[in-house]
Amino acid sequence: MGADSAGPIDEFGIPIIPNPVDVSQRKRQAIIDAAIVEFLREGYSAASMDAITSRSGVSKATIYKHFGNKERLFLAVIGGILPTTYADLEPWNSTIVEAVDLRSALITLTLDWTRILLRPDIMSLRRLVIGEIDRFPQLGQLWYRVSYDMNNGPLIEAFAELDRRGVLRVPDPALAVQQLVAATVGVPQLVRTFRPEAILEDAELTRMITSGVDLFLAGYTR
Amino acid sequence: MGADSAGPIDEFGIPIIPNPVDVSQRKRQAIIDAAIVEFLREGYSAASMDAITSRSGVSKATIYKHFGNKERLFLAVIGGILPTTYADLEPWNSTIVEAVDLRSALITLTLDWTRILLRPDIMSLRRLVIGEIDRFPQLGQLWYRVSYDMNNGPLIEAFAELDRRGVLRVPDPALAVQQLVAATVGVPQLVRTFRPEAILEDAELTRMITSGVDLFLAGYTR
DNA sequence: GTCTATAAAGTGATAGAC
DNA sequence: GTCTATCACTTTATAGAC
Repeated sequence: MGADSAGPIDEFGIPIIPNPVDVSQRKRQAIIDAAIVEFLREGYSAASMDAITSRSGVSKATIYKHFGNKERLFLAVIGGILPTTYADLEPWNSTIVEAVDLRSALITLTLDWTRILLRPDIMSLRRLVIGEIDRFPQLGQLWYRVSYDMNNGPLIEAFAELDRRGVLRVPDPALAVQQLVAATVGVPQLVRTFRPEAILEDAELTRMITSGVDLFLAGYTR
Repeated sequence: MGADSAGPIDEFGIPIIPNPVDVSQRKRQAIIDAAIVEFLREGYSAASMDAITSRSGVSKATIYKHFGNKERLFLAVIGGILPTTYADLEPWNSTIVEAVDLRSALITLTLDWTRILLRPDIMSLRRLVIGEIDRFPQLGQLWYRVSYDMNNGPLIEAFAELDRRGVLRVPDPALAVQQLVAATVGVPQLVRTFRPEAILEDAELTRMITSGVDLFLAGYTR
């Protein structure tokens, strides 16, 4: 048997030698994908490098070459997934200031946030991060920064502008945003945090969010 | 050496034979105390029965005689500590209906709740429970029932009564209580959940809670 | 970079004596 | 009920060949 009898060949029978960088990157991604599944399912400690190994399809030594140890793998995986997750929430903020119907705009915004944040995969990720914060404080810092800089931040600016324009009376925009989020997203999120299987019909969710926005506007409308 | 040369003796030199039930109960408590420390520090999976054994001072076999296995020990320990923790929150609810100054009463109530729930040991317990909910759904159910029946429940009744008396206009008292808790306790609790070491001065905390109560009253005062 | 094989330590749980 | 000693297994991590 010739040396070219193994591995893929092209249409002329010439062996295709994969670009090592691509292969390495692909394996790295396979490791990350497998690690996410295992960490979310088992938690940090109970997730085994063996299970991640067999799920990813690469060898254990390769995982250690790429990530060093289990802690670093965990931080890389969770740290990488967080910004991606929260990026879905961002685009809506800018519409608040110019909205002709502020109430509708706030309801739409917070309802969209809620629908994303209540997704079972995001709730599981959130529970995982919270449960590991005493061991990995960096993740708490990161989550806080990501969620606040990417979401609360722009909204704070919007409320400050609405205050300047005389639409609302918001002496402390940062606190106001925290209260708005708490009174809307926070209500069903708290329920689902402790009861993942709790049934929340869409009409019920809409009622919760609408009521929260109305409460907010009752307090902050000039 | 006589048989009575070992063990404690009373003032007449007569050996004190400990009541086996007392000894057994005391060991059981020692196990629970040690398990709480280890579970809170390490999480469920990373906490080892060896560590609980050496911390408790009893043998491993005794732990297994008492609790069967690690899961049952965990559930017994956390399930036992939860109602105790929340019992501190209960007594204040009844004062709301009869309060001459409702605003002050609500501020006092929610500020007291907040001070208790932000305690580092309770925050750690909360993170532990949240992190294990996917594996131990019973704990989520229990936490929810304990916190809602013992705290929100009486407050719901109080708001329903205040609605009947014409003091407030509360069409959905259950939702109103969730919003009040979210807009007060929930705000600093969310910060501390992800940033355990975050500095929250007392003045800042009071301002947050006061603002949340004012927001609530702006929305629900008749 | 990637693999197989294995080391070294720790895991939950139990048998058997008292 | 309680102990000591131990089992059977899994864990993270690495050595050495390619």
